[in-house]
Amino acid sequence: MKLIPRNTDYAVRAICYIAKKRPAVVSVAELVKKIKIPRPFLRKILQTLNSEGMLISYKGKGGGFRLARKPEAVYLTDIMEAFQGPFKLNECFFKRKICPDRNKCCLKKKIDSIERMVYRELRSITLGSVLRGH
Amino acid sequence: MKLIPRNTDYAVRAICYIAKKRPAVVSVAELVKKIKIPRPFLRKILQTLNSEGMLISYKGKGGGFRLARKPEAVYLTDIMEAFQGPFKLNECFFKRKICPDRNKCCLKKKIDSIERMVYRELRSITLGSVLRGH
DNA sequence: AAATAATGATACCATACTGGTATCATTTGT
DNA sequence: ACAAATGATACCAGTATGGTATCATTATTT
Ligand code: FES
Ligand code: FES
Repeated sequence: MKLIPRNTDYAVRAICYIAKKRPAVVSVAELVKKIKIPRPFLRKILQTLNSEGMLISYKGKGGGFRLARKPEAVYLTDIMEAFQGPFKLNECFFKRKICPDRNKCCLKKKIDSIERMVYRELRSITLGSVLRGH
Repeated sequence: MKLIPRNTDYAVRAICYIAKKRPAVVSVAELVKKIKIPRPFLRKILQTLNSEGMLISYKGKGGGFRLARKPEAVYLTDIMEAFQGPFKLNECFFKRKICPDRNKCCLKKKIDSIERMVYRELRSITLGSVLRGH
């Protein structure tokens, strides 16, 4: 029932820090010092964030990461999906056999509606809103 | 990000079947035949449902399980909590250090509100509503 | 009373997932 | 050339999930 695993959590912390330092390039070394996350794990996380287009990386001496988009354009759901795959709360309870018609199953409708609701709410959270504090 | 694991799912299927057969006593043997769930796993699940007060069990020949309460009084959240523990979607992202004041943290507020929302919606689903189909 | 058919309790097990480590290659600034 | 950074990738330990197996207990039937 955990909505947010560790890597997503770390990712949000890290990206927040990087966002605050905009437009500076932030190295893993600095991040490790500031927010306490195991270094190799954080590296992997940042690489993902980079490959998903939320960060831009700079190799070589003086390199590091900076935000690829405006904070307002970085949705929490993007970060979640980068680590947890497409947003899907659950498959349905009775697949076939028991529910005669899937399109009319009220249980499925309810669960689906909850999923949309959660998604919509999470979608309203952006890096920008977190930084601004509302 | 999975809201409902296998045992909860199985539990709902089983309890639905038992509810439909009310007030008859249903044996594991019958359940296994009707809904396809591995027998020992199903037994464990029914034992939990029994110990949580949602089913009443009868030992000995001709024994089995029947619903302990009216279907309207069996909430989906009860079943979920029986298998998944207390309803808690996630701990907060930045515990201390980063968020200066936990009570004012907007991110936490949002996530908490999502959690309450989901809970309220799930709470509106009872065995009764599922059986009636709305 | 014995046999049988049911659940109760509980210990065990295989696999997958989560969280994390380690290593080497590549790029860039000095 | 060297140092400082990330890229890519393979590996690993611990835990959770999903499931099995076994024996004890209880109730019915004969
Ligand atoms: S629960 Fe999936 S179709 Fe009814
Ligand atoms: S996210 Fe937990 S206090 Fe801000």
